[in-house]
Amino acid sequence: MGLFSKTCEYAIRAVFFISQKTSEGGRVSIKDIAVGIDSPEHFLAKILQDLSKRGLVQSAKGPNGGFFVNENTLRRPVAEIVEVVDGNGIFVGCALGLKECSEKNPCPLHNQFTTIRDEIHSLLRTTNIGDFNEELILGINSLKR
Amino acid sequence: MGLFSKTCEYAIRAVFFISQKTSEGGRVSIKDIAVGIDSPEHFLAKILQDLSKRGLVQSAKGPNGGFFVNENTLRRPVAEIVEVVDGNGIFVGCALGLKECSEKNPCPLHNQFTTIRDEIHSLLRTTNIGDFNEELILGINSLKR
DNA sequence: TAAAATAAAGACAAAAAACTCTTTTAATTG
DNA sequence: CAATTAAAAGAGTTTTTTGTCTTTATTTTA
Ligand code: FES
Ligand code: FES
Repeated sequence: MGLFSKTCEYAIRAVFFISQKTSEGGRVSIKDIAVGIDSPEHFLAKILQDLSKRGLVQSAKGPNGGFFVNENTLRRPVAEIVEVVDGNGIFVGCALGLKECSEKNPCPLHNQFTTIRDEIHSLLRTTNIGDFNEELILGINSLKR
Repeated sequence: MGLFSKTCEYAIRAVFFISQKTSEGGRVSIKDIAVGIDSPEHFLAKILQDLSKRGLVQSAKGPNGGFFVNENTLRRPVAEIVEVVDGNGIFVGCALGLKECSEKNPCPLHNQFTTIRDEIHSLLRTTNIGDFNEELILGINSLKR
């Protein structure tokens, strides 16, 4: 198991990819995204439909259509993608699967785990979608393989 | 999604429970464990069979049989349960699902994520199975609800 | 306005995870 | 040794996740 579902992994990688391509000045088709992030094309299409409905990415049909992001999206935290796709379970859930994580009824790992969980939350809230455009363009960071 | 699979959550809670009961001086049946950690009984039975094969828990059939742990298990890190059940993916895997996490081909979240991932690893390696027996007996920590 | 390009939508299919039920094996005890 | 207890084993089932395939709707452009 990863930290995120496969769907969420694809979603984050796709949004990063679209963000990069937008910053380079263009729209990008589902096919190109799928190749660019090494994901199943039609599965990715579904994911992007959701993200599009939520306004996290923009899309246009027809020739020269494709996906892109607006300025607003670039300044949104990565946590928003996670919340849309996986919900907020990883930010508030109990490490050992108790119905709810609370100080009143803490599992054995509660104290140490909540510290780490909050770091994850903090990382994803302070990191914005557009933050990696340069590194991606320069090839310092990768979205496939 | 949680950090661990449901199977792994049950496994950890069950081992903690057995550890507590052993330290209180007794064996405990699958049924009692299932009630004690609020898990499906037969599903838990499968999990305990695995843990038993791996030597993480001990078992005895027949009247007054049940599960218990030995001294060695009490000093084993919680990470061992996780490795047996979920593998080492959460300790070495890429946050965004790249085939492998590496410095050579890092995903955008690599630097910040590996820090957190290492903290999780460290937490689970330095925390031993028997560490919570007292808190569990005193009712400070909980394994159900 | 016809053809081409592209996202949206919907219906399936496969695989994995989570869970249930039944039978068998082993140990104990009266 | 018969009855009882309890884990081990095995054969399903259900649900969720992941992935595929086909059709439809929209937009552009020649
Ligand atoms: S109760 Fe388990 S992490 Fe808080
Ligand atoms: S490459 Fe993604 S976390 Fe290291």
